[in-house]
Amino acid sequence: MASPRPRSARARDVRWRGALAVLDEMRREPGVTRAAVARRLGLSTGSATEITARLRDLSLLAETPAATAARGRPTTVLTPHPDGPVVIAVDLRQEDWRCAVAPLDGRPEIAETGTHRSRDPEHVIDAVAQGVRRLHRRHGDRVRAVSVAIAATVQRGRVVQSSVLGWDAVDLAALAVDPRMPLLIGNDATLAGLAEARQGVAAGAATVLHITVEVGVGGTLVVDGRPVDGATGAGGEFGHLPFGDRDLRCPCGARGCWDLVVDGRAIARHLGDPPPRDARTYAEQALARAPADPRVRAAIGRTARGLGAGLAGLINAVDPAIVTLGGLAESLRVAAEPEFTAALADGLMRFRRANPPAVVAATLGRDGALHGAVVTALDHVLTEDGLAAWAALRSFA
Amino acid sequence: MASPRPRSARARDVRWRGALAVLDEMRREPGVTRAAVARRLGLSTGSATEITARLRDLSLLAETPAATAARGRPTTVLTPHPDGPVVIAVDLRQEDWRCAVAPLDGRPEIAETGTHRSRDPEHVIDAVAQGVRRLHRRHGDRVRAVSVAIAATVQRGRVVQSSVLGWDAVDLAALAVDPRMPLLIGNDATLAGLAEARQGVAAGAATVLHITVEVGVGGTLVVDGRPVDGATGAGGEFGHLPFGDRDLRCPCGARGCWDLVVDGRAIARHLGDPPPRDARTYAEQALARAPADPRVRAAIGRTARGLGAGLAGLINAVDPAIVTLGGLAESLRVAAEPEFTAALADGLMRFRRANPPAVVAATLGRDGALHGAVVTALDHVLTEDGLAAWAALRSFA
DNA sequence: TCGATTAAACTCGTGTGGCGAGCATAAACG
DNA sequence: CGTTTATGCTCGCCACACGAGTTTAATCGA
Repeated sequence: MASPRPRSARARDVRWRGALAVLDEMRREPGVTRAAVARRLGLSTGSATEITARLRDLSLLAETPAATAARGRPTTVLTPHPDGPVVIAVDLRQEDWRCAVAPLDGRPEIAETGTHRSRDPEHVIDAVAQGVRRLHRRHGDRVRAVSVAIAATVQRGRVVQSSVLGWDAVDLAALAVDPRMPLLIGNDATLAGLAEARQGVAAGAATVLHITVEVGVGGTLVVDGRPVDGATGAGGEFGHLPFGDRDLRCPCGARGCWDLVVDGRAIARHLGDPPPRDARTYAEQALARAPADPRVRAAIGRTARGLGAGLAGLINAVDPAIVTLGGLAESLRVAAEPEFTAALADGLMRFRRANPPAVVAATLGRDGALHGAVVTALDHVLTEDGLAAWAALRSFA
Repeated sequence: MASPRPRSARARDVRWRGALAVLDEMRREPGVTRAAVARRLGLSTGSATEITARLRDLSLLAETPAATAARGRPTTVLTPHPDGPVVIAVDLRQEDWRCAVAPLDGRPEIAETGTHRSRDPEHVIDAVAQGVRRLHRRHGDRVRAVSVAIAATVQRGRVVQSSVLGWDAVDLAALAVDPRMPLLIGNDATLAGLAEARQGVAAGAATVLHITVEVGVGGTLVVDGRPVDGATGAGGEFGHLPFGDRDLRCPCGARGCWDLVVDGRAIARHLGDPPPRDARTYAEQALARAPADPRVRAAIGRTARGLGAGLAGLINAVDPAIVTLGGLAESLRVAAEPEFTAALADGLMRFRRANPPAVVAATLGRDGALHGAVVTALDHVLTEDGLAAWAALRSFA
């Protein structure tokens, strides 16, 4: 591969360039004015007129008069067209699931939810599929992609394993309402990181490291707005870097995994408790007890140190501009700031200490994965092919 | 950032698209025929005619009749134009330096070399700068970029530190023959990995992990042909992931670094020797003695295990399609294959074991860094702006 | 209240680059 | 030496952005 990404020379690739750039701006900053978009993209007013007109005709965008602030002819605000394309995003979590619909501005509206009565894959998938189908019926052809965030290891678009759900390999193909419609499956932590990098605290940074702790560590490295998720899509399994105790065998099959020293299991070990059934809840309870109980506080401190030390190593290796912490990772840092910070500093290479990356709390919280699912879905829709398909559909109607 | 990479809508961005695609093909596969390029890019023969004519007029490419194999009108092979643009690549190593010139097919021809008489930065830079200047005089305006591969940590285009050269922060700006010409500085292991991913064994793979051991570990992750080198360009410091012994303090300032358990220093420790002055040479000597001396063989085995275990963790985290090993990393694997393989397998997550990435020897050897320097330099030249600058230059002449 | 000012939108002629159909050409085959 | 085959060339066409000139819709100020 000579060039970073293959360049295609066909004119077809150029057909939607301007239109995509405009839609991307609308997506990045819902509520932008048309004039601002044109300025930012360096478009002449003529091109702006032409492009917006085309997009309006295709029901891809609507213009509403902008509140006039200064003198001059008022401009318009670009918004998704009321009959424009939408995507369905699903967040499939340990105890429940949520289905949302999002238009091109990427703002999901949660429309269907449910709590797992049984964790049996068939039951869960069936319930979710019904929700997806209801949304599909409601929005018809407007639905352009279905994207699923799931608390599981995902490889080549398939669930390989999920400890929190208790699943082995599971096929989610039943969630596809239509075989021709893209069905995108992604790991929840990866998608949450993607969302932070695109729209959350880390928006604008080119290299973002997201780390989250629930049971074990999850996360992703996002470079130029795309998660670095490897050859099979199963990258970001930072929890299985051997930062931990070589003598501990991890359920994943490896040994010394970081996973084992940063979550509820680590806290339990430090406290001499047996391995907790639900490490997440155990950790939360310990965090609650910590202020009152010095023994628990110490165990939390030790765990935070494990988190900080591993994070320092990752920063050394990956050199992010910013690190976002989600879930228990942020809670641990807050609960044991001195230990965390000391371990982090101690683990950084000397030349990095003068100017380390900011380490901040993720802002999207429990909604991160859902937002990330919307992001990947829209990335599929807002392509030359995606728009061409939409345009073809429209012209038949 | 809504879209993975900002899309610009300006027509200027389109002006060189086809031309760049053709030049990229020539670069990727020197000796391609024009017909093959057109087929691969989906260009009509009309476009191919137009584009090659334009490129020929601009001295960017030459056509020579291809050896006719089958029936049909014979086509031509595309080669760099004899008066076309070139780049200067420098490989600055521990004991010597080399300067090469490469045309657009990316094949460097080594033209100037020297051995450090003193490692004093000023002396070294002065000698290299003279070499670069001589090449610049020889090729004049044809030189479009200077790219330096150096055995040092590089941040924001500056050398931060080099243990093998014994340098602290050093400014290489003196190597710029002209302030307007791009001067690109890169870490040698990163560039070697880039070269492997583009032209070496790993060519074609979208996610490549390159690991090399000299003194400590170097390497890089290359995704879609671009090294993932972080916010400041100092990514790829895998040697400072805390895979090692927490009690060992690394010269880098951190502790437990992988560096310390995979190179000559580790072998010496296992053998009870004092820390070697030149860990690289020490390791080579140990590797030579290993077949005859079981104690040395065991120390090497232990070191190979450290390498395999860490590599497994990285594979878990990064999910490469292929891993390339350079320098002592490959030597260690060959010398202690069973230990290496066992540690690697033991460290992989279970679901990865069925289908682990190939782990292969890097093929470019000591020339990897030089090739990588050429690659980055050409990446700068073969852009819209680069070609536009060249065209402007030509039209004045 | 109404002209001046201002910022933005619209119109339209221009240019670039690729498409594709039809024709021309240079080799190998039989 | 015609046929076959793959390729190159010509030329009219089209999509899309540009940019200069014009129009429009608001605020400001006398």
